[in-house]
Amino acid sequence: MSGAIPSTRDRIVSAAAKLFYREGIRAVSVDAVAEKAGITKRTLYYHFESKDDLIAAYLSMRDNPNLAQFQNWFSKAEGDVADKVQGVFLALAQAARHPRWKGCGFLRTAAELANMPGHPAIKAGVAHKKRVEDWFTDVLENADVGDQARQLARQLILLLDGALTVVLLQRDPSYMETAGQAARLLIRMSLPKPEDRCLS
Amino acid sequence: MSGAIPSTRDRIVSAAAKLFYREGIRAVSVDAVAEKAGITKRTLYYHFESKDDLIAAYLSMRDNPNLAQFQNWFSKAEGDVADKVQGVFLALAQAARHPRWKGCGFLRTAAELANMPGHPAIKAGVAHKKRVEDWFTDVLENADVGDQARQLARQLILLLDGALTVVLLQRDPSYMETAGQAARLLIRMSLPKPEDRCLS
DNA sequence: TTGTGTATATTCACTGGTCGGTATACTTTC
DNA sequence: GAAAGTATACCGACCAGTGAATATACACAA
Repeated sequence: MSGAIPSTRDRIVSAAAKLFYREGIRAVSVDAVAEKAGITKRTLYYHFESKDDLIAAYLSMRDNPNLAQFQNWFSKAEGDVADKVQGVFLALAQAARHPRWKGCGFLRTAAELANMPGHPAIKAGVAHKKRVEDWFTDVLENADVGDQARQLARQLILLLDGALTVVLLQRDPSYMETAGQAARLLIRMSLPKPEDRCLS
Repeated sequence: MSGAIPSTRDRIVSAAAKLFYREGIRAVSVDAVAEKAGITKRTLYYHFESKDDLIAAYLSMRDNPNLAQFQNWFSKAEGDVADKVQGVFLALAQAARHPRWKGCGFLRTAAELANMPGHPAIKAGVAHKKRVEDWFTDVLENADVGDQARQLARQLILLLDGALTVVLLQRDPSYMETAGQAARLLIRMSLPKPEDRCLS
């Protein structure tokens, strides 16, 4: 699948993605990206105006795959909407156990570029998180949570980004599971009760 | 209060704190810190082994004040424990509206140094967050949440760090208030019901 | 088919400046 | 005089970004 040999530009972005995600934005030099992509720095600057431009391209490229991963985890989980959202957190907990996992590239970049609120990379991060929140909202609206869908989706985003951040710092993926339980509880509270179903 | 002219070392750490928090760790050079502290770089290296050492000192210095701020906000809020925890989030929402607010220095440093798990600055961050979580646990244990105190405290940490992160990215402090509502709900669910008190 | 013009893509070599860290010597304080 | 603290000047490595020349590809005319 996905034939077509990657363009030079794509190879640059994908080399940048690996290095930026692994080591951080400012820790990676343009020279390092060029070398990893197997081209010269001058060629990189032919395809991108600046390092900032490259950073933005790196995050924009992660938008769709990241969201699709969440949707995939959701669709594969069993149960009602609360269980399925919890399933996303559980899958994330597994992902976080991979030794090369380093949290969320969008959030880490926002942290590193906190001093540049208008930076295109940060705008890409905002757009991505909004798409995830909108997707959560859709999912919840289709599940009878009344008019709470948007507010609930915001709570899920808070738990999700909180978990990504906490686990990155503490290196304890069990926080991801705690977040999943909290998410399920909050959703269940807004769900119409099928008879006597209570907690747990 | 707090008389005693600050030592050279203190002035260095406090200059570093301002710059590191404002612009990020890697974006700030040792030269910049030395200049801000009004000393030469050689003097800085007399007091600190390395830049990494200085970073760790910056975060260690923030541990107590940060926790004390949370405790202060909590103690000033009215109502039961759920309301008071919510008060912390509301106060934080106000703080986040300050133009120079840049999120949580511990989390931002963890994001920037994600590739160095053993870094002393990250250890300082883990220790700080553990102290906050332990304090939450104490507060909840004193409030009859049964054996849920630790788990609830972890959920509060997730919401707190989530809010700090989301608001840093999105620049929308209302997420802090959403987190506060979620926190209050989660606590209320574990609280013994005083007769008929419901939500809201 | 061959030659040529043009836009795209790439390379090598380089710039001015900054980085973390240091060698050495001077000054202050006890 | 000894120890602690500070200053000047410097190091080699690396940084983001650039100038000028070159290579490749394809369009179109002879």
